[in-house]
Amino acid sequence: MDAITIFKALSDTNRLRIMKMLEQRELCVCEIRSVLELSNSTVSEHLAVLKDAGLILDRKDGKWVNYRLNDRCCVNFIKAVLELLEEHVGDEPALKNDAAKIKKANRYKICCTI
Amino acid sequence: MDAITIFKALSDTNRLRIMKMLEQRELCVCEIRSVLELSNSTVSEHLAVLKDAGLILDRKDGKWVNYRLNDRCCVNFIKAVLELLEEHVGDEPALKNDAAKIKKANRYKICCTI
DNA sequence: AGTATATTTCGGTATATACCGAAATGAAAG
DNA sequence: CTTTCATTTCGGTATATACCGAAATATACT
Repeated sequence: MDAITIFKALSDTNRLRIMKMLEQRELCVCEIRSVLELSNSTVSEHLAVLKDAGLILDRKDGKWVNYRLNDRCCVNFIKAVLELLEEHVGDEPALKNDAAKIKKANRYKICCTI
Repeated sequence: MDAITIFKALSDTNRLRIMKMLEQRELCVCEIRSVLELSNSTVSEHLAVLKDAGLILDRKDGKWVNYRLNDRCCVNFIKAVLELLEEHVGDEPALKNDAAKIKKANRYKICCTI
């Protein structure tokens, strides 16, 4: 059941944080790592789960891989999900902090520091 | 994060099947067990997960406990979820079969046969 | 009170997955 | 061609959870 894959993908705090960050703009693995404070491999694995579920897309750009929300797939559903999260942003400081951090994130400073 | 609880609750095949069945009507544990072919304790645990997430409600009726969808909570979100599932009913024979079985289910015949 | 039935809770097991560091891969630059 | 750096894949571990049967709980009936 495809829906299962989607819900499983969304049923992890770090992956939801990634979805919210990607709402702002396209991001590379390192930028996300710098916010979540997880290892690169773990972030990469989370991104693979979201991608398998069809929730995000990737695009190569030199040595970087940029990830972005997949706006075409299940549009209404994804919107509903993001709205639901929006309702909880107030309750969940992590989501607010992530948004602030990612605004300032500069991949040229962040990367090379694994 | 509350949304996590909701997604976790929905990220299991049997719990999604329960949600679709409850779309038809209120059901007791035994009726659901008869369709899913799991033990009563497992079904009860699944229902507890859905209830904790605020997705369903329960109501005592004599020795039975009737479960139903919680229409009030996160209305748009739940609608989006059920629509998403509806799109997959065609692909997923289990959901069709469940719907047929639950239409015929009679708790007076089903129960007492644990 | 005692029996029957529906449900929940508990203890135990087996599988899934989140995480890490190390190794492998792929692209760009020297 | 070699080095550098971002990312992915792999092996291993620790925690979460889906499942069951048995015991406990709750309600109805005799």
